[in-house]
Amino acid sequence: MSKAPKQALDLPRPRDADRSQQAILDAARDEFSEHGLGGARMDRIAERAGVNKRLIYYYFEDKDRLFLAVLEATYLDIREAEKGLHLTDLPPADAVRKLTEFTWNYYLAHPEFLTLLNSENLHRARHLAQSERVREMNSPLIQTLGGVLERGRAEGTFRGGIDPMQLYISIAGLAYFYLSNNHTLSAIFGRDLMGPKARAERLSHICDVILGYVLRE
Amino acid sequence: MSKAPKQALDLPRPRDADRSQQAILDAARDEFSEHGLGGARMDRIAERAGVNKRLIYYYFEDKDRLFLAVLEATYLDIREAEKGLHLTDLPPADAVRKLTEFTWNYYLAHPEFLTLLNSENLHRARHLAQSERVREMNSPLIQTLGGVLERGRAEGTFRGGIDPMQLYISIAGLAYFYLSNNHTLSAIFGRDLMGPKARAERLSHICDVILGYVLRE
Amino acid sequence: MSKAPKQALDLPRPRDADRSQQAILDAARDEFSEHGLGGARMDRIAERAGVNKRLIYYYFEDKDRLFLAVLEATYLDIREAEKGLHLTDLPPADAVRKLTEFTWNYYLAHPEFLTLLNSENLHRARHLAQSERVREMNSPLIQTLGGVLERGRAEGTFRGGIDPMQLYISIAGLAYFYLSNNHTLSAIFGRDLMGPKARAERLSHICDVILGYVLRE
Amino acid sequence: MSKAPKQALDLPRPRDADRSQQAILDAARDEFSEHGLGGARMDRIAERAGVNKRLIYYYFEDKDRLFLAVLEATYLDIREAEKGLHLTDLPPADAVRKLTEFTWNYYLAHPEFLTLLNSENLHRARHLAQSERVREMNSPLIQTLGGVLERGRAEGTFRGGIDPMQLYISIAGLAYFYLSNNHTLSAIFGRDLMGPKARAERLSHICDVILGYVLRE
DNA sequence: TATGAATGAGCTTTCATTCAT
DNA sequence: CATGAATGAAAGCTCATTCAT
Repeated sequence: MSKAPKQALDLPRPRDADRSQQAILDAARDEFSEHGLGGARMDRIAERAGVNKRLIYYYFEDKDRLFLAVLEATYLDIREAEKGLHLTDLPPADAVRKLTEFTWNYYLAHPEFLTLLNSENLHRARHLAQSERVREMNSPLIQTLGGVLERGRAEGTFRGGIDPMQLYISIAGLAYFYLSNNHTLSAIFGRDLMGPKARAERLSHICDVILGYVLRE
Repeated sequence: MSKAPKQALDLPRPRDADRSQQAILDAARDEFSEHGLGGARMDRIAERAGVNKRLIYYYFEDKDRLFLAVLEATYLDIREAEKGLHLTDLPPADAVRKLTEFTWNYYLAHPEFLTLLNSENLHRARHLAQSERVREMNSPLIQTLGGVLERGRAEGTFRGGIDPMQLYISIAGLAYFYLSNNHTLSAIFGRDLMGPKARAERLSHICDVILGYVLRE
Repeated sequence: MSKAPKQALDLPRPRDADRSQQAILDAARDEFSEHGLGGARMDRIAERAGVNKRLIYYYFEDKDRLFLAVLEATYLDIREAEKGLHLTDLPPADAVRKLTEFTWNYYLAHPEFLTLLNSENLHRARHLAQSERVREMNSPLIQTLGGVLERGRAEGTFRGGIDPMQLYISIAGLAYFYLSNNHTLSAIFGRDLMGPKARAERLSHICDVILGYVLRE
Repeated sequence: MSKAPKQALDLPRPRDADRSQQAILDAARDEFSEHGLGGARMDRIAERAGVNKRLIYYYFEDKDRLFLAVLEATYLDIREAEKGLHLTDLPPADAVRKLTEFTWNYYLAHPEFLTLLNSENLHRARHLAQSERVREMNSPLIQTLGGVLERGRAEGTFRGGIDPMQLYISIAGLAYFYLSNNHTLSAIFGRDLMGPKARAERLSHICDVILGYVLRE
């Protein structure tokens, strides 16, 4: 996620190869998220990364494979972040709220995640379809969330029959649409949606919607 | 649309100018929604429309203005469709359900609306920002929905304090994310999300979420 | 050469044909002189003239023939102006000075004449070569000037053996180069050459050069 | 010119980068001088230079910057040639005659210099105005010529009060107009102006005019 | 006499990619 | 591991010109 190369402190100098590769990935992520796949420029990526353009092809073969590499890295990042949630340690309602807040905050902090996904969907996920690591992107959260819902149902606070995937998609969708489409929404409603107050209101609304749905009665 | 005055009604087909302009708009809508703004090709649009490429520039100046014209037409379409809802004639809960189902079905039937919006958001709504007709795109639905919520609150079935814009965005988001991101979601979950059964389940889930939120108790 | 159509007072309305043709010629002269032959745009000419583009082709066939028509009209204008000089009525030195001042002032007042000539020369006079009216452009001034020089020589004030064409070209060149190249000269010398004082100095210098040459001793 | 450092002298040919850049410049100079800025074709320049069209953009960005590069190179050439004149070593009258003959001969040998200047003036020197090297194009000849005039005045052979810039412009103008406009002049006068005899007569005439002006009495 | 619609050819420029070292 | 030089294909756009009425 950082733009600086990772470098363990005990190693005197990192291998340049790693540094270059990471720099390219970081630059590509920025470029793709700002301009989309079609609008991204290999020249700009090279410039942003501070490496020779030829090197990109040396490491990543072509533009599409580079895009896939960026996508994979981006998914790994969010999966990594999700690991810190420890939903199983929390009471069901708290777990759902925490997941909702996490999702909102993560999307807010990583707008590139949204635009990259939009781009990939515009292309009908054809890059992801060729990924050998797609499986790793399948969030283990769905299963964890399933456990939470079951716990809530067992203790009588949650309604039954909730599909965890549907709920996960709803949590994501309530945050995603607002943030991803904020430019058109702002233009059309003539209302600022990204100020601190507006953002707090949206998060509050989302929690109300989600908890209003899962909680019994 | 046409620069020429409308023809007399007894002539069976519209003037060629109108025909050409409409053919270009239709072709451009398809092309933009399939490839995004950057990936769309003016050559292909001309071919799809069956007109000379030069004619596109004759009527629409350049690619960006053509994209804006497509966006505007697309918004007008959905606004037109919304007019048939007559939410004010329905009991509050029915009205909310009808709007939810309409939104889902409209997005399902008009996937190009989703991709066009994604493209425009990737470009930070810079086309819409220059539109002289943005105002017309502001859905009157927000006000209507406000009235419905107020009626529901007055008769005691709805909870109070609901911001109609937030609710509208939530209804849209719950449908939008599922449909717009179905390719990546399918790839990652390894599960078909667009079959008749899956679609029915999603709509049902969305209605539950939305109604679970607005209904008191 | 006015931009308004000529119109005899006793005629109730001019024929539109004349108006349109003249408007096109005027517009074309402006456009060609501003952008050169290659840089001129038929669209802009039509717009400037306030006529339909097709009409230009109706009257002038194509761009090259239009350019030739402009050239011919421009030459006719200067020949017309020269007619008012009456050099034969003046003492030789006064006649030469008057011609010199006229040339300078005419170029100053008609910068389009200079740029049109530059354009035609860039194209090796290929338009003029096809003109049926070239003969009319041959200034009768050369012969008149020959007479003046002969008179001056006979009365002993002028040196002998002066070729009137060479002298005419010199008078023109001294004014032409300064005015036609004033942009590059100003840029390079970093000095304003077109202010009232600079212009007066140049004219004075030119007269000194020319009279210093023709006058004996 | 080259972006790469100069090679060691023992290598027979310059690096390809230099060769390509020079080939492009040479080809562009020919093309621009034959067709003007607007009429020049990037395709033809590439073909003439024997390089891929894309390479022109690689080194020169766009057509306008290429034109400026050609202009700058052209000015540097004439300044370089002027350096061989050594006017300060000559008696004043000889110095003025030598400068006059040099100017005539240089314009005669480098017709592209004339057409390039005409093009740049048609565009109101907008390229030169952006040049960072304009200063280098300011001929040091003006100062040298000022010294010559002063020497001539001091020794009593030259008249006083001559502005060296005016004189320089006059020397240039007398040659420039005849050569630059020879096509239209020939067409109109129906007389060949570029044969050996005609050229000799013109040079002789110019020297008479200039010396007749500077010499006292 | 006049015009809106339409076009084929060709323009400058861009782009992902490869060559050669 | 790294890079400056080079390219074929195609993009968006322009232009003089013609069609059809």
